[in-house]
Amino acid sequence: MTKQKVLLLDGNSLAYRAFFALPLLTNDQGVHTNAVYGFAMMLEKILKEEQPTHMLVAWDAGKTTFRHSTYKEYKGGRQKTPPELSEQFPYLRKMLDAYNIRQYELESFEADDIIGTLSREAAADGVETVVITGDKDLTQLADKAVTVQITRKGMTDIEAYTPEHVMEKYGLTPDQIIDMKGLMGDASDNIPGVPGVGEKTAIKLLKQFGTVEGVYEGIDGVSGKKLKEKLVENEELAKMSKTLATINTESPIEIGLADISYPGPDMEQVIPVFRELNFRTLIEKADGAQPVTETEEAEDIEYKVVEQAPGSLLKSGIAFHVELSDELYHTADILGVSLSDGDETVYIPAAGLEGDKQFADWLADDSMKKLTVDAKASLAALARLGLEADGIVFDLLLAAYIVNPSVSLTDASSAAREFGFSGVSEDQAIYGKGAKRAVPDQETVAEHASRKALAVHRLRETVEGRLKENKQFELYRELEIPLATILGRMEATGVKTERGILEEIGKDLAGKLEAIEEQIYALAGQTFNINSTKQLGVILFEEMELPVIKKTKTGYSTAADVLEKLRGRHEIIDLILEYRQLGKLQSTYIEGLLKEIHEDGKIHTYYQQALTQTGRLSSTSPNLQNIPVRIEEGRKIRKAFVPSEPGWVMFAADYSQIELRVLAHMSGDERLIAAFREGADIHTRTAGDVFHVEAQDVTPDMRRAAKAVNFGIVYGISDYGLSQNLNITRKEAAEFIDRYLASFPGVKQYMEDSVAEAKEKGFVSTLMNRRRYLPDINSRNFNLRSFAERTAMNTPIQGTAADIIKKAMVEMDMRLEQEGLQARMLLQVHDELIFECPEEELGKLSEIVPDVMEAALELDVPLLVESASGPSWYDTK
DNA sequence: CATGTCACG
DNA sequence: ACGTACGTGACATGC
Repeated sequence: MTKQKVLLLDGNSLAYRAFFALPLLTNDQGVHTNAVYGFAMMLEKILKEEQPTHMLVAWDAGKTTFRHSTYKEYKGGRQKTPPELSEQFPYLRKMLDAYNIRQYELESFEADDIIGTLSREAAADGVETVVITGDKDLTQLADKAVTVQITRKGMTDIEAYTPEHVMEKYGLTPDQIIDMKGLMGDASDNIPGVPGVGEKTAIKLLKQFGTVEGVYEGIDGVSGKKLKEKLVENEELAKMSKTLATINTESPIEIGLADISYPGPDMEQVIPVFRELNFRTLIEKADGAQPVTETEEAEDIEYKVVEQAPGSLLKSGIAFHVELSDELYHTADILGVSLSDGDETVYIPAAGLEGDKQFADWLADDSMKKLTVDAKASLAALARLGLEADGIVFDLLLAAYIVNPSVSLTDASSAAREFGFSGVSEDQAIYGKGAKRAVPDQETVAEHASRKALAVHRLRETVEGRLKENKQFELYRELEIPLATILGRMEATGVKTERGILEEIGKDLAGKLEAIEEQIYALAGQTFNINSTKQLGVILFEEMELPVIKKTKTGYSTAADVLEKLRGRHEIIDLILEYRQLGKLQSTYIEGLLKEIHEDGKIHTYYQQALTQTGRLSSTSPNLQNIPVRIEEGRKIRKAFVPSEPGWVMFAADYSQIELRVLAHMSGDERLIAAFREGADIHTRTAGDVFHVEAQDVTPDMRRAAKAVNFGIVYGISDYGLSQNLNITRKEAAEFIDRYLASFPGVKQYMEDSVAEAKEKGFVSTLMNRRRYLPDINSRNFNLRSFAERTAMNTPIQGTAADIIKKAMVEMDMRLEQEGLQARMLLQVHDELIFECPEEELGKLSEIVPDVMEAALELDVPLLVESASGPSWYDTK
C-alpha cells in the first residue's frame, strides 16, 4: 500500500489570497475569475508536488460561529466580501467537485477548526499531513506529522512551517502561537489582546513564562512597572483572546480520513469548467495530462459466470444488480444477476435464477442488507419472476440524484462516474441504440453487469460520506430508498384501464373531429394540414390577413393564447381551438393510452425518481400525471381508469394549496400563516389584502387576479409573466406585485433571502435538505440570471411540497400494512394520491389517508387534505 | 432530432 | 435595455 498523505486546504483563506494577489480577470460572460484561477494554479502545483492520497477543502460556514458567543465583536469591522469575489465561490466549488476533491463546512465553525480536527486525527494515526492556507494563525497546528504551508505574495509561492521553522522564526513552539495571539491580539480578526503589547513583548514574555497562564502565575517576575500594570488590568482580555485564537481540534465534524480519499481529478469534468472560465493555459496543460478515467476504464476486473448464486455471496452487505435487455423493465427480458462483495464478483444468467431457492430466500430476507443501482427497476423486474426483495440499504442512482439532481443519470455508468468511478460502460455502448439495439454475447453482458455490482460495492462508503457531509443522508435513507420499493410496487400493480370506454370516447371524438375539419376547410377555401403550424400560419396570417400577435423563431405563433386573442375576428379561430383540443385527446389520450394497456388489462407507468430538478416524480410510458381534468370533455378519459377487482372502488386524496402553505411556513409571513390557520379562502383573502377591501366585497375578477398573483409568487414572480397570464399591462402587473409584497412582507423577505442564499452558497435547499445548484445565479447574462433567481424562489417551495408527499407515501405504505388493509396505492400526481380498495375499506381509508397525509410534516400552518371515492378515477371528485 | 403545442400539478 | 412566469411528457410536423 502506498504511503498516505493528507492535504487539508483552507478554502476561504486561499480564495481571499488569490483574489487580492491577482488582477481582476473575467471570462467572456463577464464573471470574475481571478480567485478561481489563482486557486487552480496553486492546486495544480501542490498536487504535482505532494501527490496526496487524501484531500479536503474546508469552508467557513455561516456568519456567526461559536467564537461569537465568547466575544460578539469577533471578526468585527471586517470589510464585506467584495461581490467580485462572492460570485466566484460557486465556480470554485464546481471546480473542486470536478477535481474529485471533497469539500466540507460545518455550521458555526470555521474552516480552521475543521482542518485542526482532521489534522489531529491524521497526526494521531501518524499520517503525514499538509495544511495549506493563507492565514498564519494555522501555524499553531504544526507538528511532527503536520506541516503548515502559507501562501506568500503570488499564489504558487509557498512557505512551509514545520515546528522547527516556527521556532526559527519566532523562537516559539507552534502551541505558543496561540499564547502570542492572546497577548498581542490580531487586528484582522478583531481579537483585542493586551493593549500596548506587540509581537516583540509577547515573544519575550512567552520565552520567560511559556504560556499566557504562566505569565499571570509569575506576574511578579514581569519586568517593567507599566507592562505589569497593563497585563494585570487586562487579564480577562488576554485569556479570552487566547481562547478566540485557539483552533478547535475537537469540532463535531461528521467526516474522517476515510471519507476524504482522493481518487485524482476527473479531467472530463475539469476541462469543461476550465473552458467555461476561459482558462486557456490550464486547459492546454490538462489536455496533455493522462486522464485518470482512461486508466480506470482499462482496469481489468475479476468475475466468474456461475449457474447458481454461491453461498459465499448470500450474505449481508452484498451489491446486486439485475441486468435487463431494455430500460423498459416491465417488459424487458431479464438477462441475469450480478453479485459482488468487493472481492468476489459473479454473474448468474437468468436460467439459473428460477429454481434457486437459496437466492430467493436471501433476496427476501430483510436482515440481508443489499446494495444496488436503481433498486426500483431491479425489484419490478424480479417481481415478474415471482421474486421479492427486501433489505435494500443503498442505491447508487438515488444517491447520485440526491447529491446533485442536475446530473443526467441515464444508467449505472453515469451514476458511478458522478463519484469518480469510470469502470462501468454505458448501457448504450453495450446494447447499441435505436434500430441497432441488440443483446450481445453472454460474456460481454456478464462483464458489464459484474462491473456494475462491483462499482456499487466500491462506491458505497464514499457516497454515503458525501450524503452525510451535506446532511442529506436522512433524506436519502429514510425517504428516497423506501420510496423506491413503494413506487416499484405501484408500477408493478398498475391501473386497470377499460379499453372499451376509451374506444367509445375515441369514436365520438373521431366524428366531431371530422365535422370540424370539414368546416375549417370550407372557411379556409382549401384543405391543408391543420396540425402543421407552418401551413396554418400561412392560412391565418397571409391568406386571411389576421394580425400577427407573436412570432416564434421559425415563423408565426399559433399557440392557444395567441388564437385566444384573435377570437371574434374570424369564426375559423374557435374551430381551430376546438380541433386542437379534441385532436390532443384523440392522439395522446385515446390512441396513446390504448397502446399502453398490457395483457393484464392494466397500464403500468414508470415513475422517474431521479430526474426532476425539484424532487418531484415524473411519470412516463405513459405519463399518468397529465391525464385531462380541467375541461369536462377530457376529464371523461378518467372514466376508463377503474378498480382491478370486483367490489372495489377508486379512492383519491389531494393536498389543498400545498405550495402556498409551504410558502407560508418557510417565509414565516404572519398574515399568510394566519389566513391558513383561520381556514380562509386564500385567494379571496389575498384579493382583500391586495385591493384593500373586506372579504365580502371581493369580486370574482379580483379573486381571479389574486389567484394569478399567488401562482406567480410560487413560481418566482415577474411583472412580465403576470401581465401575460392576466392579459394586463406590465405596469399594472408590477403594481399588483408591489401591493402583494407590501401586504405580505414576510414573503418579500423570503424571496430576497432565497436569492441571496443561492448567490452565496451556489444552491438552494428544501426543508428536508434536498438541494438544487444554480450555477447561473451570478451570471452577467440577464436571462440566465433572472431564470436562476426565479428558480431560487420556486425550488424550495415546489421541492418541499415534493418532500412532504413522498414522506406521506412512505408512511401510508407502512400504515396500510399495519392496519392489514387490502387497499393499494396506485398513482401519485404531485399533490394527490390515488388508491383502489374493497368497498368495505372505504370508511377506514377515508380516515387514515387524510390523517397520514396531513401529519406527514409538521408546519406552522395546517396541511389540509380532501378526499373522494367512486367507481372510476373520474368519480373521485 | 429539433420545434411547437398542449396535457397535468 | 434585457424579455420569462415553476416543474414535467407526448405527439405531430418537417428538416
